[in-house]
Amino acid sequence: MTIRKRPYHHGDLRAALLDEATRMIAEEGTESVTMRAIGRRLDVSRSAAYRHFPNKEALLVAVATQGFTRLHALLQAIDVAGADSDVAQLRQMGETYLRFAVENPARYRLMYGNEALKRERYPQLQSAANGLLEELVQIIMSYQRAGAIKNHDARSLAYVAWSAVHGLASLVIDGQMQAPHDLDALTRLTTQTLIEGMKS
Amino acid sequence: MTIRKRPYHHGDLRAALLDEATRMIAEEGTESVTMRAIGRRLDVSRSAAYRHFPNKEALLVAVATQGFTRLHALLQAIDVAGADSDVAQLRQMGETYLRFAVENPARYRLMYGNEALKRERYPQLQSAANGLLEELVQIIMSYQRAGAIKNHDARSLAYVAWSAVHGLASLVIDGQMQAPHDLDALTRLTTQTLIEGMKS
DNA sequence: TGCAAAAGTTGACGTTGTCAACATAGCACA
DNA sequence: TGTGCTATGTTGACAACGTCAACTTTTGCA
Repeated sequence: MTIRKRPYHHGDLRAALLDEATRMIAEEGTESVTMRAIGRRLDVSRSAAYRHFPNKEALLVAVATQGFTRLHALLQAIDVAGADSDVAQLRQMGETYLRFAVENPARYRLMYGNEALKRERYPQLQSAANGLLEELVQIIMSYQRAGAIKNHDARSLAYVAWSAVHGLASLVIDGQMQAPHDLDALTRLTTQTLIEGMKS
Repeated sequence: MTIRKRPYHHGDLRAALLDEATRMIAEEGTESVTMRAIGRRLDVSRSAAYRHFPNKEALLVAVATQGFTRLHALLQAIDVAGADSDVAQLRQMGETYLRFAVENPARYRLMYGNEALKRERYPQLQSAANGLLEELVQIIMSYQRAGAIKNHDARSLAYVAWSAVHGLASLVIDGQMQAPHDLDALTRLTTQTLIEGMKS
């Protein structure tokens, strides 16, 4: 007749771990994520997580991978909805991308910024990130067909565009901007500069 | 009559710590840097470093700061030497920047990519990074005077340019490029796109 | 019904960052 | 020349961490 607050088995610990890790990263930064702390917060033992992830790095990589997937979904939503004007879509993608980074700085930093080798060791992460790139390549190509962008290798142009937006995101969340510079204006300037530069 | 391999006092441990940390970062990545390991390599006790840096973070920040200073110096050297053609200088800056990042990936990642707050807590790091930006702002302004770049707020344009180059550097050292894409070509494409986009 | 596999717990180990207490060296000043 | 202050380096200790091995509890299926 003992009342169990919590059953021995959690139900879906794997998902809970991902959620909690994501929350901790958002609230206290990636450094605060500890296998033991995460266990405490989920009222689970310190090594329970090892039944679902081989080690801490794998858990963090999973959070990063999920981040790429979410960001990709956000960008795809635009693709469908806002086929409005010629350049509006690219501009909107830039804004969405930036907003994601600013709203999830620590997670964004986790998505990039980690040891280069990691990509090779975690194919899921690699492919989630690549999904983003392919999306962009497709859009560049459609602009090229429409004659809005010069006929250069689409993948290279995609890298250039991605670089610009990613770089801006990094500088912003790194606090590299002096005053609280108007982010929206800067985003517009960046996308506009890109579009202009890719025309000729 | 005991022969002392090493005097009790090191002489310039602070500089040696910086050097050794930089070396370890280059050779084995930032994660390999350990107060204890660094002590071992310098044949010094594990907590000797605490006489020169309040903690490990401060030591790493010092390495990052030195990185900004070095990169800044590299860019300034161009400023003086290659006042050759109109756009050649900007192009060359981009190439130099990229080369630095590719040759010092772990250190470059350390320079950016860390907790946003850090900048606020380490004014030296902040100002070293700002030095880089100011350099770029000056160059943009000189191009504006020469009529090669549109008359928009120079600081904003500098952010855009910096973003693009920094973003490219990040993607490259993160292994985000698929095949061993021709980095030089991509660098040229990036700088050219920027210059074109900033004209009108 | 029984039993193997999945999921969770506990104990233990080595490593880490860091502090306090101590040891030594160098330097300024009598 | 000696004397003591301060900078510098060492050692012992501690708590937190990641992770493994051995154990326990459930669950699901033959």
